Amino acid sequence: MKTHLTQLLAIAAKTIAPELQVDILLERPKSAEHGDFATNLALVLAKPLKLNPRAIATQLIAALPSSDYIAKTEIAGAGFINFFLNSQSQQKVVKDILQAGQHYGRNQNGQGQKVQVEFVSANPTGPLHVGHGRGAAVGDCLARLLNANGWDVTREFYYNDAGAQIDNLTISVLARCKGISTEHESFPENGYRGEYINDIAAAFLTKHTVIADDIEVTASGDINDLDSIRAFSVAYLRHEQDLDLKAFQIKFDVFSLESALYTTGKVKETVQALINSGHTYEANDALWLKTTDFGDDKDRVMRKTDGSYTYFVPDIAYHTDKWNRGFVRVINEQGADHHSTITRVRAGLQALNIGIPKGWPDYVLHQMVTVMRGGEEVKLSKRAGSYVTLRDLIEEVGCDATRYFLAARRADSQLVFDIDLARAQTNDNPVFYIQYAHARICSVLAQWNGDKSVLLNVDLSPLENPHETALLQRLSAYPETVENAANELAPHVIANYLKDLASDLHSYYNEYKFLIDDETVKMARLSLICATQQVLRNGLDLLGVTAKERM
RNA sequence: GCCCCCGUAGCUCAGUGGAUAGAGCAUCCCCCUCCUAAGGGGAGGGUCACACGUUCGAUUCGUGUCGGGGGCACCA
Repeated sequence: MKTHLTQLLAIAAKTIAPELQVDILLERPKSAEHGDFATNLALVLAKPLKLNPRAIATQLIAALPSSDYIAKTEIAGAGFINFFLNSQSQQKVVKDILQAGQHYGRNQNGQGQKVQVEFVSANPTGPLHVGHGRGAAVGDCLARLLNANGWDVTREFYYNDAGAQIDNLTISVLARCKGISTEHESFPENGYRGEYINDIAAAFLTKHTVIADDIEVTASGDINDLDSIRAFSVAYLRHEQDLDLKAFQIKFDVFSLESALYTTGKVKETVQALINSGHTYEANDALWLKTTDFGDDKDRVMRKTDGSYTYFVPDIAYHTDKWNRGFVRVINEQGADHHSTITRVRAGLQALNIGIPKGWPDYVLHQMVTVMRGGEEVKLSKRAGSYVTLRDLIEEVGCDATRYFLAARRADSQLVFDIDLARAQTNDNPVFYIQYAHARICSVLAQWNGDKSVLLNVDLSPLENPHETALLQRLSAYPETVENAANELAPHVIANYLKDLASDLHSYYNEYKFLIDDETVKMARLSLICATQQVLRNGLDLLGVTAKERM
């Protein structure tokens, strides 16, 4: 419909101003009295044509080819042209939705190309916390959104199983194996002090076997065997994270280990390739990358004087590997504290000069999450000792509410997670509000108890009251909402849309009855709410929130 | 000092180069003989942080100032 109108306007614009090249912008007006679509075309043309906008609008309308879909056009305000669709074309969306079912709103924009979404990527040093939860919710929704836009999506989790943090974990577990209390002075100064360290130590001493999604390790039980403690601790915590993620309904396709980049020689290869590129130099006994060649404000050390590499070198190797695996697009969903790596990784990839586009990969960085309960900030968790875990949240407020709240805000603004609100089983809570709309429809359809397939072929002409018109408009905006959310890499757009759709439905529900004697009107209304049910389901699915049949 | 994000109603947050800036909560009023009141309708509440600039038009774009948060190592 939108493309149809755009074409009509293009023809009209050409008639009036054959010389000019203009972008035609059609938008859905906020207020229903401004029609189904509106364009500012006349205002844009006003300057080059040196005419007043309303006069141009009049000419445009005169030059507009006739269309079966338009009921009327009008000029409003400074010179907007508002289009009002006839009711038949407004109602058509119901049939489109019922026909397409779960495919309604999906498109093929990605053309089946490979995209990787890397998210969570938490190092196995403790349970996932609420910040990881935000990354998990946003990352998984991004993956779902891209999939709905026709991309071939891989979900990837990258972690460091070797460096200093893991050494610290290992000696913390060792200390607990020896029965050293976390308060005791001989406990490692910067060691991990959460209760889970005890659990790992106990499991290690009893020679437990842990099976994580990507690894399996049996403990030796020997406290002199640091390698075994290390491997076991990593596997143990990876498994804990698997459980956290499972409770959050998230599944990864690929786990990548930083250590593998060294053992397979990819780090070495990358360093050599960078040296060959001519963008490196030696100074002060270190090897430097000239990231300033690619927009950084100063050059960065790659190889330290002690011979080891700085963290962004394996990062570049890792991203080279991603590129070589055929991902034309990569989206890294990370906490905002990773922001400083972006320039370096991109600079390194450019220096390699292997055809990687300039802005590759994409980054979606999320800001901090503050958890509130009873009007106060929550900082402590029994499980982890120092931060609120994802599992605590899921257990307290449920998976649906947690996912919704963490994905329903723009990633780049700080988020306050109000536990009391998320737990509230009332209209204060947007998750329940949306799910309730779906459940209400289910309930009506159940009481009707008819064959849903007949709804595909009913006469929709009775759908003419303002509530119905509003709902029809909202439903027809769903596909472009899905497209938009994917283009902006912004899952919260879907959350907002669903809230609006649920609101339209609730208003309608209160104003009119569906199961009425007038058979024609009844069937038309059932058709409409059935279509609404479908779109609520499709949208909730993008968020990974369940569409409940009953509440 | 430099870089990034944010600043919109009392609170939590949407939104947009255009038409009267929205939602929920909170406050006040109204609506179940009726498909789930976990709902609906209404009222009040705003200098869109501030200044300047670009524009026919700026809350939206640019620059600067102020405020909040985060990041700025041969840590990861």
